[in-house]
Amino acid sequence: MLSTHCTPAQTAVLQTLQRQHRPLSAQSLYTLMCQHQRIGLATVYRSLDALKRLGRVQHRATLEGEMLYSAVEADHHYMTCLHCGQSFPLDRCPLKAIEAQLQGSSSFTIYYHTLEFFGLCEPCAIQMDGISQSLSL
Amino acid sequence: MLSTHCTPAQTAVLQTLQRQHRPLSAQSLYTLMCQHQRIGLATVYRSLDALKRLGRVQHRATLEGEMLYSAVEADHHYMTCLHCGQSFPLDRCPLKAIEAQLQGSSSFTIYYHTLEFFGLCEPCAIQMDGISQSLSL
DNA sequence: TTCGAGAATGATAATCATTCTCATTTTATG
DNA sequence: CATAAAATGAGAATGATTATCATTCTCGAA
Ligand SMILES: [Mn+2]
Ligand SMILES: [Mn+2]
Ligand SMILES: [Zn+2]
Ligand SMILES: [Zn+2]
Repeated sequence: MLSTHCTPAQTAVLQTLQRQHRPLSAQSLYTLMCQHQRIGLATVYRSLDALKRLGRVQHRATLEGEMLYSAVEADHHYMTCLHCGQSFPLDRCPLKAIEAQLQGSSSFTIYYHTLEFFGLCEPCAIQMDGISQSLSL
Repeated sequence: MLSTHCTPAQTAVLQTLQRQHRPLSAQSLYTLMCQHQRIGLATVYRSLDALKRLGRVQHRATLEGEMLYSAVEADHHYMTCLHCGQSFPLDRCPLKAIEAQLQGSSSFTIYYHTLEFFGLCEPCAIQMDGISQSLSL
């Protein structure tokens, strides 16, 4: 437990995550990995937790409260629509400079960050506009 | 449902949230509100959901996967330690400029954002340092 | 090489935040 | 007042996550 190297399961989970282009839930990760190797659901959760505390894996929560995991190398962020739930990726991470600055001015060691914008996508904004107009006729 | 004004329950939930200095979970909010008024747990969840979609309430997830809610006026962010779980508040929101810029360059309407840094607080960093040293003796 | 302690694992049960159901109450409106 | 729609609360159902526990693996000491 105090060892500094990864267990076989942790390595497998990390490698699987690194192959993905999108964040995955623990459940999907489990389903995916089961197709290629023998692994238990609990081990997937345990590995994700360990990797998270090692700073190798980052997480974000969906609107439904499910956790999505991704390798820290994939520093991606999204704008998520509160109406339809769709997530739209940002071009690039806008926090590089800010994180560096924070590192300098505080004794906290930053491994990674989560950043997400919430609001309305264009179609949903138009749709809701139409609804409120039809109400005020 | 399509009405643009808040229901009594939504108003009560929002006012209670606005009085808090820290984000609250739906459960704590329910416990707190029960002391002063009659309200159901489901209504608390429904109100939070509605307020979220109205852009009046924002949310973030704890490491344990519980959602915390706060009024959008309270634009606060934290650095959370992956070892002890403690959250340390940031002095100010470093995203004002970035959010304005994003609003301009995209058709997405932003209501609010979540931002959180994860890593090790100083005590935990020292503690883990001590452990890894004692291991390599 | 063999042994034993501790770590890792997988199957399964338990937990618990959140959502769903539905009967009842409140609100809006003529 | 009468009626329909919306809101509400109590409790059941859901489902992601965590806890248990018996088994298997790791690895240093003898
Ligand atoms: Mn980033
Ligand atoms: Mn902010
Ligand atoms: Zn949308
Ligand atoms: Zn800490």
